[in-house]
Amino acid sequence: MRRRKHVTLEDIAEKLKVSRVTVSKALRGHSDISDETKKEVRRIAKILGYSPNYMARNLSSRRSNMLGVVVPKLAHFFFGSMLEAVYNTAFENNYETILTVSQENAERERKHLETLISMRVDGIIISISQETKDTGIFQWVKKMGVPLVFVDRRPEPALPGFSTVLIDDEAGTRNAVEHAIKIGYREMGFIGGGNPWNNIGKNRLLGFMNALKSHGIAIQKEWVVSGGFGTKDGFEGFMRLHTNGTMPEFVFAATYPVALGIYQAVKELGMKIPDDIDIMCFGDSDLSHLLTPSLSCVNQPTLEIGTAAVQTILDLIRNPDKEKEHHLVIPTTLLLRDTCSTVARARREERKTIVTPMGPSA
Amino acid sequence: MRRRKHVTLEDIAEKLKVSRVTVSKALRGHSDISDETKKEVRRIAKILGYSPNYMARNLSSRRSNMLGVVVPKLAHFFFGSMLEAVYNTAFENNYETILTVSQENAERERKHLETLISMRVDGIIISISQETKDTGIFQWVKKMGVPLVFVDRRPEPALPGFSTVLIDDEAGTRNAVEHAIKIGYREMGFIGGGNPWNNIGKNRLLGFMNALKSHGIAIQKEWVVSGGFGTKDGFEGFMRLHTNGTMPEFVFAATYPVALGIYQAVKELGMKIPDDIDIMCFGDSDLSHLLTPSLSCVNQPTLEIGTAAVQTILDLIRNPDKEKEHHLVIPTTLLLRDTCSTVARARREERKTIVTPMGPSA
DNA sequence: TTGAAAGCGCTAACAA
DNA sequence: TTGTTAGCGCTTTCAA
Repeated sequence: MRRRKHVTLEDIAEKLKVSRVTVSKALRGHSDISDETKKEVRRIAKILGYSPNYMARNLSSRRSNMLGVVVPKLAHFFFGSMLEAVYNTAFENNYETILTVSQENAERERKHLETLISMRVDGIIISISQETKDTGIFQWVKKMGVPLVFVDRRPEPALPGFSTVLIDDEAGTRNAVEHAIKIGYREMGFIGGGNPWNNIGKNRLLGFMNALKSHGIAIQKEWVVSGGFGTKDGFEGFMRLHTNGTMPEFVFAATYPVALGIYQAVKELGMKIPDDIDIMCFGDSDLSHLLTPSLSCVNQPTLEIGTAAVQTILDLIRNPDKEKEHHLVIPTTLLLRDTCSTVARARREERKTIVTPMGPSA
Repeated sequence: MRRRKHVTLEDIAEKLKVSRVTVSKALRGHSDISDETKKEVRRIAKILGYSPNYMARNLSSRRSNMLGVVVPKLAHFFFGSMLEAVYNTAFENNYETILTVSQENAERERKHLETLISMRVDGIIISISQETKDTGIFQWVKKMGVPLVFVDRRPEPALPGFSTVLIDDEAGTRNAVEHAIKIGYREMGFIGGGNPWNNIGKNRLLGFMNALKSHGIAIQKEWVVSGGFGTKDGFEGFMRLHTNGTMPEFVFAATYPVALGIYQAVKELGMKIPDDIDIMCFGDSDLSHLLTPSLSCVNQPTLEIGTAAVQTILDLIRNPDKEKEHHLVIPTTLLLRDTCSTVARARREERKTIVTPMGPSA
């Protein structure tokens, strides 16, 4: 057995009594070479079981046809779904995707970026971790001459010189909360997010506050629980809210996992959605509609985001001269299901008149 | 700005008036070099912003420290979760993970394998697509001298010469179905899977049939609906079952997505789980317990599988001489929740005596 | 402890 | 249309 001894261009060239260069060009379909030679070269390559060595090709051509991607989490609907679009779009454009996962850890994120640069990826798409504050690493990437696009999450405030593909977090949240106000809720809470050093943490909270402000509703500080973006954060956030004493009628969850955590907490506390607490969140999932009650949310078009991110980075790679920034803001839509519906609200009102002054969860 | 002009070993060497080799060794912590020189080299490297070129390193050293991974789907809990373990374990062992996604498409899977070989990954971990039948590509990978491990899904029958990390599909399914029998169900259906060219399709159905056989229950062919492993397959499978006429009391779903599709179909048909139809499935998810009713299932330890897969491939990479096959079979556990509980069964029985002969869905 | 020579497999620029 | 020359940036002998 021929172990770690791969067929090379040389082997094919020898067999055909031509030069390596001819073989190289023929294999890549270069117009220099006659169709006849191409055919012959391909035939022999196939027979010999030739597999081009991308490491050598990339080293020599000084480009890799690889896209580096950094995401905070993998086992989340939003990222899984977005990544599927990234992979597909990259594949269609003959790019390989190198995916790395920071696990919401800034240090790990930094290491991954260094690795991607060492792999000489042609461009980087990143959604930063929830704890990333230091932006020096991104400046370093820029200095290395590798274009980088922030998708969904970027540092706050915005880094000049970097392109972004973002979601309209403020408007999406505002619309959702205004809907809740419209159907009659006045005691409003917010869980997850709220960290000022990244856009989604800041802007989703901002949207929440703007909605309240424009309707003359006071913001109750004890009903705004800042924190991470995970299921655990949602669970703990709701528990904290509950321990605090008074509860709002409605909470907005900064992310879908946060909402899941809240569902869990509510279940554990023996409470009921939407009777005891109503809820909406930012981000959909393939099974929000199977939850009971089915979860209304701000829908982020995951496929569109992933596709746009790849298109943006490809444009940056192909036109390296223009120092132009691309800024795409993708609008969201409100997805209304069982939670936060007029029915839910009505039932709640009705119930309010029946229960004792001890409150529903007593 | 220094564009596409990276700092090289040469640059560091020049500055320090030593040779490239010394720098190379120093940077890698080779014992040849004095601590003093090492320190100096590292200092200058940092100042200059040196980033090692992995393409060059890999080409020269003839190993890449990269693991290739092929999975059928990304936005599924099982794969997302397993991959998180793969990434983590690889990372801890200083390996980079190159992930590709076949989208359950055999042709795409083949292309990805060719790409991974061209990238000269040191080893490959693969979970084959639901339509993969031709195993020639795996033999080719073997011939190229790259070790390959099948994880979760492999071709059926087993390919000699390849290592596997599998789940005990037959026993897992059998135990689950036997539980359903124990609590009183006799009219049993099966949806999804059943394709004889891959292990999970074959063995989950086998487990189902074995459970029925050992309890003297006849298999109703019209209640066994073969098909793919996706949500859509579950939905359509259940619809087909429903159109056929008579319905079983219980169905086993070959995968978690299939079960989701069934939940959806049941909802759309205005039926109730577990009153009209009870259900269990193979595979858990982070929100099975939040469904209503919460879904009982055969739990696959995703983290363990991902970790074991990486450990297996690393062993194969590090000990290339032994032609030994590794075969790991990971046991499952039964996760009992609301569906398929004695309570559910009792309620159903009770209901049966009330409803008219037209049946519950009439 | 250091370095010189050779080469990994390929491509780009330029000649022929 | 084909081939020659000269690297890409690094590591691996093996000699000093």
